[in-house]
Amino acid sequence: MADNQQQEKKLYQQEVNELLKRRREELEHLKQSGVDPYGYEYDVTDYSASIKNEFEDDAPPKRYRVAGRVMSMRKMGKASFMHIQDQEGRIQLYLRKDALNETYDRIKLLDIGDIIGVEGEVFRTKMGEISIKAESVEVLAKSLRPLPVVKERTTEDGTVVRYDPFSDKELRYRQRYVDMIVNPDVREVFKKRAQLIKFIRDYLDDQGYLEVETPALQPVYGGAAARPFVTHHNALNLKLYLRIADELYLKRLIVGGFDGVYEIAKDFRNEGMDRNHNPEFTMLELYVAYKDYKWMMDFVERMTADLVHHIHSTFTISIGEHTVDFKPPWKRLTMFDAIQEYTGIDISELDEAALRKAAQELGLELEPSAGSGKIIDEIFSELVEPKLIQPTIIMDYPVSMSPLAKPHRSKPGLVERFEVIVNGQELCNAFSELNDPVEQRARFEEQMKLRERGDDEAHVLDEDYLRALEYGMPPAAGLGIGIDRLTMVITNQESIRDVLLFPQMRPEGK
RNA sequence: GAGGCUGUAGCUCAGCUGGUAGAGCAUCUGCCUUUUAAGCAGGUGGCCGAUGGUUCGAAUCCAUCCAGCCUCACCA
Repeated sequence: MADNQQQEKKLYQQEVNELLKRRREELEHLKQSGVDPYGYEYDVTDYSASIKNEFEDDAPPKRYRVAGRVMSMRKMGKASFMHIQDQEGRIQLYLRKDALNETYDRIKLLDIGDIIGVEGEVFRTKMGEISIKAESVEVLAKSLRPLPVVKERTTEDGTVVRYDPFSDKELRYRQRYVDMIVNPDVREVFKKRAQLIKFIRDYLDDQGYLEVETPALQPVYGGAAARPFVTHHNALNLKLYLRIADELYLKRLIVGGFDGVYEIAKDFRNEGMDRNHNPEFTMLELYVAYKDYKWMMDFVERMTADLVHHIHSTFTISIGEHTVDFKPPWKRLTMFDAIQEYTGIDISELDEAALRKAAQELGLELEPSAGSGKIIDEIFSELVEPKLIQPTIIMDYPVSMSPLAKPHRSKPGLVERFEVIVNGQELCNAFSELNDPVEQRARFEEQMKLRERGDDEAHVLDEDYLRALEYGMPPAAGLGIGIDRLTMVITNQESIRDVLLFPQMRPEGK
């Protein structure tokens, strides 16, 4: 009921708004003058930037057919200029009454935001701008809503100044389509994101790894410490969870005989949202049989460096205020050595009580329930991680933080796990996979105890996964890379929302 | 979850210690056949996020709510 009232109110306001009303009237005028304001097709043969690139002042003028959105208009009586925007950028149109005749009168009914198709010869204006002299103009889509008008001026040194940019973040995310029209840089980020994913896919395919798809709806969720989304399947009358990770399914495939598998897929975690977290996000996971985490370090270092070079043609890129060099080899430190280097304290021989004391002396506040693994993690992420700007491999983590990783072959209490830290943030997580089913069961049971004590992010015991391990899984190295965060690093964006086309928002309800 | 900031015309923003709203761009009407943040002249346009309260009087003060941003906490 209240919704209906709001709807009516909204419709009423819409009708009252003179800008919307006027455009609807123009739409009618167009129809009455015999023009279909929503065309069926247009044979686009040329694009703005290409036309400008191949223009030669002395050559005979060439004809082009372009289509795009009207972004600016300067009407001057019997002649007009406008810019249209296509996928490559903008190009100026020159429209004359004597060339277009009655079509020219219909230009009065065009607005910024309309999509048109234009054919004509290219020339350079007195002011020096390469432009198309329109010989025909077709309306392909009439725009009924006023677009934010962003005027641009190119200064003498070639920089583009933009006036009144469409900058309200909320509106930009909610109406990404408008954002993309008006802020062309946005499209560049998503092109780079696509290039990045394609590069990784090609890279892994070339190494002979198989891309697979595993269930997003899972009766038992696992592979990470997180709370899941819950849903229900009617036909099976079954509670299902949206996956929080692919890990346990991909390792079943290693058991099944694929020696290298990967998946690029959405994971879902029912947790808070901030500049680094969206409830759904894209994860790459890769598992390679007969390899260990040392091998994986070399692999991820090479792949990431090649990726950066592929996108930027250099290993050195700007991230925020920093310049980051991805050229291998990267610095490698054990977690204990990293803590010693950045805090001056050697924690390798400390027991839980001593660790707690050390952490408190470093100014950290700890939950009384925190065990030694948690304390170490706390020291690291508070005091070390933010200082690691250049790509750094941190290895050998406490076992309690990593229930799916294999025990370290020579350091008791640790596992063979590493993370890559860039710009103070985790970029990937990898380890030698635990393939001992007896120990895996014990680790799961530890997690279940945590769960009973109220840790609702502890791992859930997966009986079928244990059964798979009991058949025997070869030693394997596994890797997880958050594609969104990788994109943030590569495109120099500070919020995950800027690398997601449609980030999660609360409903508008206006 | 805690604190801070923000919400005024389609867009970007002004509105001091309360007296029922203003600019630029967009839009409308004229004039203008190489303009470019086109120009000149004149207009239209607002339930000041929502709901209550204080007051003779609220965009302005107070409370609650909604939405967004930032910081912290939680979290990979």
